[in-house]
Amino acid sequence: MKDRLRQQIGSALQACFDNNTLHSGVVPEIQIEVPGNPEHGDFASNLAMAMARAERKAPRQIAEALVAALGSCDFLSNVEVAGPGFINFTLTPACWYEVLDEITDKQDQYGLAEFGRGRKVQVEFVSANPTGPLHIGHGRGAAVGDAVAAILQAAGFDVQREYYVNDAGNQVATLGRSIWMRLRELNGETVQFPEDGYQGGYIRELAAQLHEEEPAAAGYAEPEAVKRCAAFGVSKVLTWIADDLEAFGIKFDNWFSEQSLYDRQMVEIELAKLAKKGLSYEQDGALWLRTTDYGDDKDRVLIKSDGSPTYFASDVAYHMEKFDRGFDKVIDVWGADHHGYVPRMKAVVAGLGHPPEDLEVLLIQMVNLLRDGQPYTMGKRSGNFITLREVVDEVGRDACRFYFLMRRSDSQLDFDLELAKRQSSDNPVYYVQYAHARVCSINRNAAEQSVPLPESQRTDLSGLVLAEELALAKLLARYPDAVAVAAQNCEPHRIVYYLQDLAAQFHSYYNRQRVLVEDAKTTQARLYLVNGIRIVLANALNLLGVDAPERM
RNA sequence: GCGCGAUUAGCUCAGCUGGAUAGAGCGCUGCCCUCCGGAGGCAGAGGUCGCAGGUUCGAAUCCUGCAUCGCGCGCCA
Repeated sequence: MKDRLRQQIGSALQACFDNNTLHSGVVPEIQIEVPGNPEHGDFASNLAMAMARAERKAPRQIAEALVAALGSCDFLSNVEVAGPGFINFTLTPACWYEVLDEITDKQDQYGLAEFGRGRKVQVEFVSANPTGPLHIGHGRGAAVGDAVAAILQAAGFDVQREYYVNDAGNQVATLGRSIWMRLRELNGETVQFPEDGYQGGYIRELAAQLHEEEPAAAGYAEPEAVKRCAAFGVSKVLTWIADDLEAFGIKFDNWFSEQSLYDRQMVEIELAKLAKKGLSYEQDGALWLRTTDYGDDKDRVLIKSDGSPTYFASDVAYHMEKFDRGFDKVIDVWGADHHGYVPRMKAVVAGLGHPPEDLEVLLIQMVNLLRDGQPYTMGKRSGNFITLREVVDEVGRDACRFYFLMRRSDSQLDFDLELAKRQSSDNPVYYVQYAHARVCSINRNAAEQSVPLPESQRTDLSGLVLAEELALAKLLARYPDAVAVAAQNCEPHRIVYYLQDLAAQFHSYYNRQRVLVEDAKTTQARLYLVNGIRIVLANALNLLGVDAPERM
């Protein structure tokens, strides 16, 4: 619709140049926006104001000339110059009826875009260390990562979801030591629990399981015992994590092991490439990466003077390999407390010769859990944090995912558990899902009354004359834009806002007008409209990983 | 100290990348159930967009400075 209008304006502009009403010959980008105020029409363009300088003419004068050149046009019902020089366009109702046909024809394909076609993107998210259960913060990262992936898919990208498993390095050894200590306690020993050990109650669970499955384990000598405990712990914890994520509706295409990088000598190989490019150097017995060449405030150590690699080294190798795997764009979802690491990773990407935008890092801010407005912090399992599982079990998957996506991911989020469970309009999830269920309910009623559901292209929509009906159709027409903007910015919350807007307008309409009325033509047209709403609600909810229930 | 991010209604937050009279939800006030699901709806009050400059036809949005808050600044992971 917008494109049609843009073309029309473009040719009007050309006509003005041709007949010399305008002289500059400068063709600016034609911007078309949807005005906030409906009195300003369906679309507005600031073209005349943007051209004022080059033309050395008053914007309104330019606008008048453009409007004159536009002539009459079958899909425009009104064109006027307004305000400082805006051109406002009002489309005929038939244009909006077409949108309903499009939705009905495309069904779950409505809203998909093409601009990502042919591009491979990887979204890496959660990637929590396999040393304990997922907590609520990981949950937000999971919901955001999965939604971003879904939105990018909807925009045409070829998307892979990946989990990076930090199964090498110190924290795994710490897990092993922690389990071993608890294991020895089970055998009646009194032990000094390490200061940096993991305190959570789940360590005792792991020890007890190991004790049962492998009673001999407690008798192993120190290095083997810790190694055995660590391996056992990692594999069990990864199972928990996978189960929790599955219960949350998230499936990864790939689980990528950090250890596998070392096993395949990839860290050495990739670091050698950097050295060859002159991006690293030795100093004080350590190997450094020149990240300052690309905007970092300090060079970073890759290999410590004792010969062991830093965590950064494997991260560098990992990201180098991501690009080797052919991704055009790589997205990392991190906790916001890691924001200081963004410049150095971007530096790596830049050093490899990619534009820094090829790596996008989404920072996820903290979640403040509340219960009836009061801070809620007690975790049953871990002692000091709330697990994702606890929250999903309490409020349900849908509410949990929806809440995690309600705010921009880089701003903090208040999550009230009681509100999330409430079955009323205070609760945005229910409010939106209920709108969908309501349309389904109308359909059921229609079926009971033997009213047929309207068919695509064959429905006479001239019964849709109310301003609120056209407004709803216009909102439906804007859904593909909402998806595109959400994809361009990796911002799932835009979909949430869209949904709330659509649900609100639908509820308002429903409350004022009956769909199933005496007049068959009106009934058919209204059924067509509300089913368009149903389809878009379902499509949008699907992007967020939230169900669109037929009954509640 | 340096860097990053924030600052919009009483509270929690949007604001389509510079447009017209700055929006939503919650809370507050007052209404609406002979109605396809009231698990809903309508109306109202509420603002110096942190402060001060600048850029231009036009700024919550871009630039500079300041204030307040948060976070990050290991040969840790």
